[in-house]
Amino acid sequence: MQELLNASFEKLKTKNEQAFNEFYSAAETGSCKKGEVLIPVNSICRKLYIIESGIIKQFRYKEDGSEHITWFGFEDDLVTAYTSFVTQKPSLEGAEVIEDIKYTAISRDTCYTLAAKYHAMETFFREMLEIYYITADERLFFLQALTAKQKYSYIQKHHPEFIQRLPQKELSSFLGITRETLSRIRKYS
Amino acid sequence: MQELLNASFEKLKTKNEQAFNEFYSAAETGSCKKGEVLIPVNSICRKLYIIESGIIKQFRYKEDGSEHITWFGFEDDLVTAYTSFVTQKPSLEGAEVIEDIKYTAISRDTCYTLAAKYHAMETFFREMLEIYYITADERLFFLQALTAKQKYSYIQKHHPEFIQRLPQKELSSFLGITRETLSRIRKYS
DNA sequence: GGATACATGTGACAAATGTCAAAAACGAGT
DNA sequence: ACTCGTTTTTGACATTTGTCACATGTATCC
Repeated sequence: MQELLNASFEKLKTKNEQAFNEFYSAAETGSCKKGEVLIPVNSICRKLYIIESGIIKQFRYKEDGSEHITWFGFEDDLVTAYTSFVTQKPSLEGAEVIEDIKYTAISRDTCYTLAAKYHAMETFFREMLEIYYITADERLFFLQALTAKQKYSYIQKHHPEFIQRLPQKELSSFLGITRETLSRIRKYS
Repeated sequence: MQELLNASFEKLKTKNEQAFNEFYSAAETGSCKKGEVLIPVNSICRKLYIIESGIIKQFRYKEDGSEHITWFGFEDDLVTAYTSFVTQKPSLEGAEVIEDIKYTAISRDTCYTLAAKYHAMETFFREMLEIYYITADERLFFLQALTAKQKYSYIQKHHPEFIQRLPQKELSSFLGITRETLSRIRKYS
């Protein structure tokens, strides 16, 4: 995700430095330790996070109370509970730290205010959403069209960092399979 | 999807009627019969379609050559192979008519030109994408978190028109299950 | 550096869903 | 209203993946 997004950031800076500066001066930084909750489930999400270092997981609860992971955020990734961020309804999705993170955060208000004020900023957000959408679309394909083994191969090929840096417990939840199944797939590949 | 999108259209018209008019005067209309291909797989998608009447399916091919449906387009829905529309790479996704359609189409060039020219139009596209994203997000939840039966119940509740208006063959592909399984689920519910 | 908690691996078995083949039902076109 | 082609239903069986229980391995914190 990063490269495309960085390109959009660069473009914003070039097209309207004023907007870019306002965006960054409105940002605050922070950090969270492993296991801490960045975005609670059922809360209204009012921030957009840029992960500077570390890893977070985004997840939901199934009907039976178990969790399933929807995406991971690594360095330079943008993270928010987008649906809640947009609708301002309580989020079904939460975010929790897997590996200590440092982040930069910008409030939703600032985002929307700047988007209304600067055309270039609106363009930036549209491009950001395009990237978000493409990511979700890729994931849809991956979940719907592949078997457990194929999913693992797909991740090996397209997101090797997931395999290198994530605990199997989290990875299996993301793949939509059990830990045992993942363990068995790994044994033979 | 329609209601939210119509609200965005209204807003556009109010905020900048000139932009709204340019958008509509650049649009062309057309129609397609059942079985015809609106967006071929592997083509570069350069149009945004608004379905005026009828139904289309959007689909991909799995590795084994079978198809899986990613979404349906009904009256007032916007349809495009978004990933290809954005990246201008050949589309993995295609669109085919399930029930004769009438559509309005706008070229990608016009969309991006108007978005660059009018801030209000850029806002409209951002909002459109937000809706697209939320739809994809809902689908992700639905595919990852639910069993075959739960998926069917979910659709009964949230998209009853899918059950009323779509052949089971297409619906099962959308649900990510076989026709046989769908037929059995229906038998007991 | 040992105790304790947490993560991963393995086996036996169960459940859900898929596959294949055939029959029944439905529908469009004449 | 009949025919041909498509869609849906049904049954028997295969496969994939999940569940549960427990063993093994690894990390963390005093």
